[in-house]
Amino acid sequence: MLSKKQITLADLARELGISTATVSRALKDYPDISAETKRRVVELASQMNYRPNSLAAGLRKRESNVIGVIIPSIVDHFFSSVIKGIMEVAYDAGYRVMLCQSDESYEKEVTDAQVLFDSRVDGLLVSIAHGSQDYSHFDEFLESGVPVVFFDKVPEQLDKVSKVVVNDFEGAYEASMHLLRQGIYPLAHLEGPQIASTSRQRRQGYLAALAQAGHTPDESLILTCQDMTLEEGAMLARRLMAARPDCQGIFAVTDTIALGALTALKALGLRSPEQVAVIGFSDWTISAIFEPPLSSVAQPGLEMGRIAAGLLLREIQAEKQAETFLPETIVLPTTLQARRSSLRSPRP
Amino acid sequence: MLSKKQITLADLARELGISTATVSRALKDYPDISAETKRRVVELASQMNYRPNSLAAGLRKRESNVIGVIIPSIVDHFFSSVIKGIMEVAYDAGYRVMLCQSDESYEKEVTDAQVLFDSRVDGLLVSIAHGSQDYSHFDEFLESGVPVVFFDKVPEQLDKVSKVVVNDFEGAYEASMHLLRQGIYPLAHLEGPQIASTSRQRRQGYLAALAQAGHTPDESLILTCQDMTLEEGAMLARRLMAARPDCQGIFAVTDTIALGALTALKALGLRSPEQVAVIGFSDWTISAIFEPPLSSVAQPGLEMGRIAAGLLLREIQAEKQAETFLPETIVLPTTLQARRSSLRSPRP
DNA sequence: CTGAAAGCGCTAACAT
DNA sequence: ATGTTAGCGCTTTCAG
Repeated sequence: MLSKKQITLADLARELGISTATVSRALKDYPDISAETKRRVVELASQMNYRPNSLAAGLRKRESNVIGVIIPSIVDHFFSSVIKGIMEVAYDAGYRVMLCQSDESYEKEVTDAQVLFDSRVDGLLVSIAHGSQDYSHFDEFLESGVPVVFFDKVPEQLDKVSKVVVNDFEGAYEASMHLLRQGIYPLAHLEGPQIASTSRQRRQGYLAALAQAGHTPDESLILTCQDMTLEEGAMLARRLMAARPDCQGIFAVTDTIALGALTALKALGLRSPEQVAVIGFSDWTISAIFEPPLSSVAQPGLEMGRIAAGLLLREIQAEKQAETFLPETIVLPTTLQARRSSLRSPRP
Repeated sequence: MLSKKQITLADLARELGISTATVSRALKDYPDISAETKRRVVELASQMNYRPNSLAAGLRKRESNVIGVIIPSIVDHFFSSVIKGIMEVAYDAGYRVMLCQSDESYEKEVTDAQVLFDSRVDGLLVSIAHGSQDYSHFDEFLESGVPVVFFDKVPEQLDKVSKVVVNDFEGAYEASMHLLRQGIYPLAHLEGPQIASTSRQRRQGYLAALAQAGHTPDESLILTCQDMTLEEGAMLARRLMAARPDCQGIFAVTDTIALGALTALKALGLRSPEQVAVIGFSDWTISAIFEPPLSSVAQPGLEMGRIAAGLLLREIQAEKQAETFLPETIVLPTTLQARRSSLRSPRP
């Protein structure tokens, strides 16, 4: 092993003929330590290239300064934005981030939670997997006072934890209304797997808009996605138009599905928005330059990450000061980006 | 603090009236421990919900079972694929992943390296930031025997470390040749910041293809991107066509730039590929359904992540067994996805 | 097959 | 202002 032994506090202490405690304090900029010793310590430390061992500090202080993140998927514009937001806030506050990808699998989510618990993370940020119905794998965190904040895909039943979500219902309602108001009907919905809270809320929003417009829901206008790929979007659009050639509009659960659908419509010789208007959810950068530019419900991913991380850090602080912290649910607004794919007439 | 005290080995030991050493061994499935004790320990552990403290184990064993990853950007299809690949391999091998985002900033990269070193990661995976010229912030890893593997954007000067890259030169050469062979000339290049190894290689590939086709490079055909956004791609395409209305083709450093350029060309009333053929680099899923479908050089992100992580884990093992490990450079092939945006005639 | 003891590197009482 | 002591929870000799 080439590994040079790491420099420790003891090494510095020996070299300077003082105690490790003093060295530790000098390095931490403690109040009552002489300016002179502080100087000598800091100087030697940088000269010997001393680097503190966070594992040791963590063990001793019973805190790791690490937060865990469990996310269904990382190759996804929205989720990666959230992660970016989380990391910005966490690093600024001196916390590191340990990332796990559940891949939409309940089992993986359970072992991820375990692994992160074993790593003694100071807090946990989770967006749950499609398949997760049971949340007992987060119990040990809550029982041992490790704050957990859920974001985006959250367990709606749990009410003793904080959550950060976007207003999926409202966004879906607005999107559907936007189409219905233009007289676009029959209006279909390509929905996501209904186990996900987000997909469920979006479906509800769609149904509420229909009701508001005086239409009764029609199951032949609601098709369900499984893997949420472009291909699936295209496939469902083809199936939809075969079954319901009279369909005039589609509200898709994500931009991926919407873009896949648009492509299929184009291939079928159907023009959007003239024959079938389409709107998605998430607002990828790319959607705006598609042909036709895709309308979409924008959700603030970066902000969600920042807010969720901020909330978690506050809860960690509260826990440290033995303060109580009431779980809160923060609902972020979505914004409708109406572009050509959903606009039959010049903008109302 | 609500935090229930965590169960420790000592708790189990006391409960069973045996020593912590035995408990530790039983849990780790050591050879010489009686089946009976093993059973009792395992049973009590699961009953009391014992969870090992990896911090403590790490401190003692002088290994954290964590690998650090520093990446310029996470909201990026290619990079997030790489991360996914890394995580798959790491978690399967029992390693956790601590992620840092340098945001293309040298300073952030330096502090990230420091933070990860302090966390005593067992190995480091890095794709360097645009601005990084100096690599001494990785010295402490190498000096203390912590393996470092660079991927994608690598320090070309360093030769004592392993690297995993795609064949940027070859990919760019193929892409350019593909256009030149169709008689597409003048051929422009929207290049990336030349500090990045990838951007440099792509430029070289473009230049080599020009030379091969008997053309002399022309600086008015090479425009440089800074922030690599859609808008920048569009802006540069406009500037290019204003300066060189005779330009017949564009090889863009990434799909973002290519798509931005395509959009601008469309707005200028220029048809692709008929008037200006375009090809990108990275092959996003979305590129294939763009109008026109964008040709691109596909690079295997997921595989790069898997390979880089695998290599790093092997080096970590080697280091543990005090074996020597020769740094290697793995070059992954790219594949040209020729679609309509670059095909003037039916496929040659 | 099991236990005792030492110690990984750091910090926090408690002294002085 | 600094030192002494005592762990944090775990693994690993070394004994038996």
